[in-house]
Amino acid sequence: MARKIGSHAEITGPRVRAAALKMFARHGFAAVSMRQIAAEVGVQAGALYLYTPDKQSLLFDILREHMDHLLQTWDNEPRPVDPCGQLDAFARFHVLYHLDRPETVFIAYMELRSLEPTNFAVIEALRKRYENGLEEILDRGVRAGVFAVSDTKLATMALIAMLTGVTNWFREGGRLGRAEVAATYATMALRAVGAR
Amino acid sequence: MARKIGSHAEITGPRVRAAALKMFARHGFAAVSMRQIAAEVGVQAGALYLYTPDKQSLLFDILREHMDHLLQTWDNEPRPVDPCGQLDAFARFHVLYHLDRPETVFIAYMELRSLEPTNFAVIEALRKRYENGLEEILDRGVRAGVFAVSDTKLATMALIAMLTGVTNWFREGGRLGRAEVAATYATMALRAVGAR
DNA sequence: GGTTGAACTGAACGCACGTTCAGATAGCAT
DNA sequence: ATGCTATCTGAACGTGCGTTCAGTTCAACC
Repeated sequence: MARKIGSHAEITGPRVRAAALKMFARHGFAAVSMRQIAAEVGVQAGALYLYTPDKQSLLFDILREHMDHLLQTWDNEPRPVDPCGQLDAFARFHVLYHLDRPETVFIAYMELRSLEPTNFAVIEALRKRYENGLEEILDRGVRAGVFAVSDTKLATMALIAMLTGVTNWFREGGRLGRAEVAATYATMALRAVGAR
Repeated sequence: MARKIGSHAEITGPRVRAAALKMFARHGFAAVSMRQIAAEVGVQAGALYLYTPDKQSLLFDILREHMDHLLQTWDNEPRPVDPCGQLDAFARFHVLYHLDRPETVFIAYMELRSLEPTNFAVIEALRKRYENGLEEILDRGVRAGVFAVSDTKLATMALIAMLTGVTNWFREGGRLGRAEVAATYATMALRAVGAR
């Protein structure tokens, strides 16, 4: 046996990445084997190496594409002029974006330590860029006198952690809706920095 | 060769647990081998099994003892009467307690999925008990009219995530001190729930 | 000072890992 | 119909895994 009917690189390639994403999120990078990923795709382990040079690249590519897309999407988001509007927009964007791809987000926050140092540095830099976006909003708000924050770096980390945490508990079809949740988080974020 | 001079179970046992804690936190449960833990202790892999029935128990015992101690310490904490004081106390306690044992906390939030279902249920129940403590504070505050929170379950998860996130960035000897950080987080928590 | 038993070694068990590769197959171009 | 090549299989490589255990060593006790 070899090539299956209707199988093509354009189909199998994305399926490999999707399977890796799903299983890394569920069990963790180190706990998932190439054979398990291959089984999820419906292929033998050796075939994976037509689509990735190695297991590490599978993780790195997921994270890099995630961070690139996150940054690009946020950059394209309409930005209000006032700091309160900006923080509100950031909070809603962050929550909704993360609710849309819980698996990717989960990996991005859990498997950074599974990256080799070089790869880690790349992802860490992208994450820092994203966090800086929030920090600048807080800085402007403090300068404008509408936010009361003693340390914007601390506040940035606190807000990011709070907002990202939504993926830990939110379940589609539960008691609360997405928009409702995003709005509530935005309110808490604005209050947390003493917005007025 | 066999027994080393001055080596005893009372010494090696704790050292095994400490090494497991350290390495699980640094590399993740699945990525750490029994041989690596043994090397950290300065012993052969087989000797570990005098102190733990298996690798899974090593993780479970760390998490169970952590949760037990967390709950017990919080229960013994002096509790103010008013909701604002209670939330302030909870936030400070949570931050400082977590800053004291970053490795344990890291494992507790990262390696839950490495637990077998039975063990997971035990730890999850303990965590739920801890979160309920915060939720009750919020409930009382809402009933007393001093907190403005639309959903106390959501707010509980948001606050826990925000406070726990301190371990992601705080470094001893850095720009900010422990007490300062705890106080700032407490302020943000109180503001986030609209305390007045 | 001989005996005992706790503490530990070192080798081995079967298994799974990431990765490679020669060979087989199937769809496409001719 | 035939040949070509992208796609995939299946077996193999060396390595390391969690765990077991017979045997060794040393401290403590009589």
